Amino acid sequence: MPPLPREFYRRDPREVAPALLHQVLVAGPCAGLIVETEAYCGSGDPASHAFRGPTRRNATMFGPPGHLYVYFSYGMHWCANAVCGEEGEGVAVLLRGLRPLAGLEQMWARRPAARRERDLCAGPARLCQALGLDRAHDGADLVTGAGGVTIVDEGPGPPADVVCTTRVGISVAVDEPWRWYVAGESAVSSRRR
DNA sequence: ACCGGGATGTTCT
DNA sequence: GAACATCCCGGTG
Repeated sequence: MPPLPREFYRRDPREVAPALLHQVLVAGPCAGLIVETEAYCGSGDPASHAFRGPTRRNATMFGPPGHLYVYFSYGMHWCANAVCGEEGEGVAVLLRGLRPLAGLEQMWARRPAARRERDLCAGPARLCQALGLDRAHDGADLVTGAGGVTIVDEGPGPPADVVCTTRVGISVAVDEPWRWYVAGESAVSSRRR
């Protein structure tokens, strides 16, 4: 089970985000098929945490590509990104939705509020809850597996039908079409009509 | 199904 | 002191 190589991440997040669809995120016994992503484009993107430059919180974003940037949001949630581009750019892809593949029992135990299987990892904070990702995983190396999280090229191949649309939950740069998801997937966080 | 509000704490103005 | 890359629950139709 080969992890995606460093070079996979070393490019524009708007290329990486759709390319991550149907790759497999692995954390311990848990794994999920990536079905929804968003690109955050650093200093050129007012919606990005990196827009105003490096801080203690976003330090991982400005590090080398292929690492996991995990941040704390709304006082109670964790969200995870794959750092992209070149070191110092501050660009990343937010992981927004997974189709649960393995470790389902763990996921159910960590997400008692979920009602159906498709709710386990549908949403950026939900998937972190289900896989047990938090501050301890910030900076984890997705390529070497150091830190306990990887993304492996073990999915069913590129999705047949990918939708590109605007991002969710932001108040600036709302018109940029930098969100991608697999058409027909139920684990997409914000189903829109 | 759809909407509104509360929880909760870090970060930056 | 406000904003925030969210989620959950309880209301209503």
